[in-house]
Amino acid sequence: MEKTSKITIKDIALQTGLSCGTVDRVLHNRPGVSKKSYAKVMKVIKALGYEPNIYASLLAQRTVRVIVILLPALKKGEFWELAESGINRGREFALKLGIDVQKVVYDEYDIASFREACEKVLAMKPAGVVLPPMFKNETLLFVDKLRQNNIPHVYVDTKLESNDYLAYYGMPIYQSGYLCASILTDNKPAKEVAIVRIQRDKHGQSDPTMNRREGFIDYISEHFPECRIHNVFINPTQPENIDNILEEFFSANPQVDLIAMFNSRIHLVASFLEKHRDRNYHVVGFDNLDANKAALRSGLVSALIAQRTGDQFYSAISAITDFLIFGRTPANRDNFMPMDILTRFNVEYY
Amino acid sequence: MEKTSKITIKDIALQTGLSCGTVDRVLHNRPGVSKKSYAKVMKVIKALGYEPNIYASLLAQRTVRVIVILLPALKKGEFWELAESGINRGREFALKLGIDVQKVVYDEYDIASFREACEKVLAMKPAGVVLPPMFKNETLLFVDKLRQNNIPHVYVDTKLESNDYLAYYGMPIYQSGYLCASILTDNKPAKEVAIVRIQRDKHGQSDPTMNRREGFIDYISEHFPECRIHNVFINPTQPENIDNILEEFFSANPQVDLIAMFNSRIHLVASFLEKHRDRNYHVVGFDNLDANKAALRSGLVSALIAQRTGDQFYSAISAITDFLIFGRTPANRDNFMPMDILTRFNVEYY
DNA sequence: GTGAAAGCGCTAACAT
DNA sequence: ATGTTAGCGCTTTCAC
Repeated sequence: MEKTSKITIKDIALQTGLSCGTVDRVLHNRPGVSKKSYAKVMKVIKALGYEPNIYASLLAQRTVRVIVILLPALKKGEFWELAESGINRGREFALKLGIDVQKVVYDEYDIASFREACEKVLAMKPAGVVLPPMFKNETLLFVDKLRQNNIPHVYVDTKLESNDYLAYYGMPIYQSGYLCASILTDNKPAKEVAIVRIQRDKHGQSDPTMNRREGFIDYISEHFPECRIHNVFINPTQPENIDNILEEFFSANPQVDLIAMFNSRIHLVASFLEKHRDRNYHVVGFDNLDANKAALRSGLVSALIAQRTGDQFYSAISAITDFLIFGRTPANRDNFMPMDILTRFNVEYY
Repeated sequence: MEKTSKITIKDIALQTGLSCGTVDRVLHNRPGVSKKSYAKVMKVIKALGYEPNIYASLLAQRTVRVIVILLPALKKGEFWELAESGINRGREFALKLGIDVQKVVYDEYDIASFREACEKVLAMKPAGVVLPPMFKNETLLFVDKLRQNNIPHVYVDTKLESNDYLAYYGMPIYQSGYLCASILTDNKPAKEVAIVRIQRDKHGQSDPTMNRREGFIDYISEHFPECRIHNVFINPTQPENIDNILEEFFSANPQVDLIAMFNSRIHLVASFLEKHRDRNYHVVGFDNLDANKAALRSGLVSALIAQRTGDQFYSAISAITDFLIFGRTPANRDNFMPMDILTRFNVEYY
């Protein structure tokens, strides 16, 4: 409980024979300072090891800034809902530091709605933006505008190589597929594997599952070159057909006992699995959606690989507030979150 | 970048007809306020949705408080070293809020050194204390003194049922043993298992491995009632003997192919395993020490269960700063951290 | 270009 | 028990 005794602007003003106002101008690179004064102030700042007091600064400024989270609409039970907790935690944290956090959402299947959302964000003149880059080209255009306005942005989930982002928080996608394969095969001879995939037309959307699939296939061909990999396509918009498709495929291929899925919808195969518990399928999926966890608990799914989606957003928000308030860029630009392996036995504590 | 228009203490003073000083007193539960005034102020605070401005508060206080972390000396390559990163992150965070974080260490095998450390901590008049309760009775005495001085404390790693702690951050110990068994047996018939244990005399130390062992044994007897569990004792202070002891045991029990260890020292059996790669032991241990991760990478150990030790400390520090600055008690008193399953394939991203 | 001074919202010491 | 007031260190007019 000791008093602090730090160097202040006043000290610098006295030492340089200038006034607080001028020192402040120098500190913030504001115009209207002679070269002479500028140099003098800088010298004394260095000499005295002056550190500005952010509290005093923030108090005097009394402006409220906003960080925008630009992401697909959060639908109940679907992937992006996992972001919510992290966003809320981030908002709570940021609010205490005088920064607001607001969501702007769009339809992840509708590029026009994305463009609209981008406009909306720019109009808000945010102090920073957090976003998963869903539409690659559109996103590049958008972040370029952000750059022009000196608005930092942080990627979550996936990243683009735009080279002007403040930070990235996500899972190592390729490796996650590799890990998935290792868990699925359990390092024991694998003969035939089915990858269940989603049928959807993509309009230039970045597809994280592609990299993941690569990692998966690489593991399999490295470890079980003779293993055959099947692809089964289902359509989530026609749930009533899923079981039929699966029935058909698996009765035609009774040797297949390993199943993997690279998006967050492994729960879609749960009802099929339920009907064929006797076949002892070994199943691995991704992401801790409630429906997926239920399938895990009931033993239909062996393992889930989760990626702390909430934490990604929370970290992203923290990174921006840190940058805005303390002027600190994150220690690492690319931050790979852990891949969490969930089984029946640790899922309750996740 | 809009101006803030928030409710201030002054507003409350006006509304209540009292002065800023009194409002401040109420806000901080300082003595010298009549019940009437107190109630009036509280009512208006609620009504107006007043939120204190931490910047103004911190600026005006200009005192530096300290949170003490009381823990065993961090030895290179040993368990407590894992706490370091979290402590450092916590310190960095807390410093920005004007709170310092300092470590006080003791010898975890020497109760006298613990007592000494406790005295030292009390002499520092800390604003809060974070500690793993290594010596049960001594710790209870210590936290009682803290309570008398209104110093909040947070448990990490293990907790005591002292009922006066602010929060606890740790792993669910029993479940971790259960999980360990499930990974080790991989749900396949288990015949004989060896638990490698550490020989040391305990002076009333709380033993987290005991609960963990219980969970392990419960899983085994639930799933493989006929499975035999062996105990092998090694002594880390005599590393030269470890290999001999293991050689002796495993040649006498050649049927044993599953090995588990409940403390952080699975790396001690690595050299033995290296010599007998042909026997394909299936080995599961705890904690992500560098030496353990090396054993994992080289395939000697199949899996490690890790507990985010750093995060436990970081969370603990955050909880205390939150309490001190924002007056907020944590949402949950007992916080169980995830149990992370590490394999060769996800360890690089941990 | 530069200085003076009035706050920002809160705390704490001193009055009453 | 309550009010008054002088700061905390910085920003931001406004004047010169």
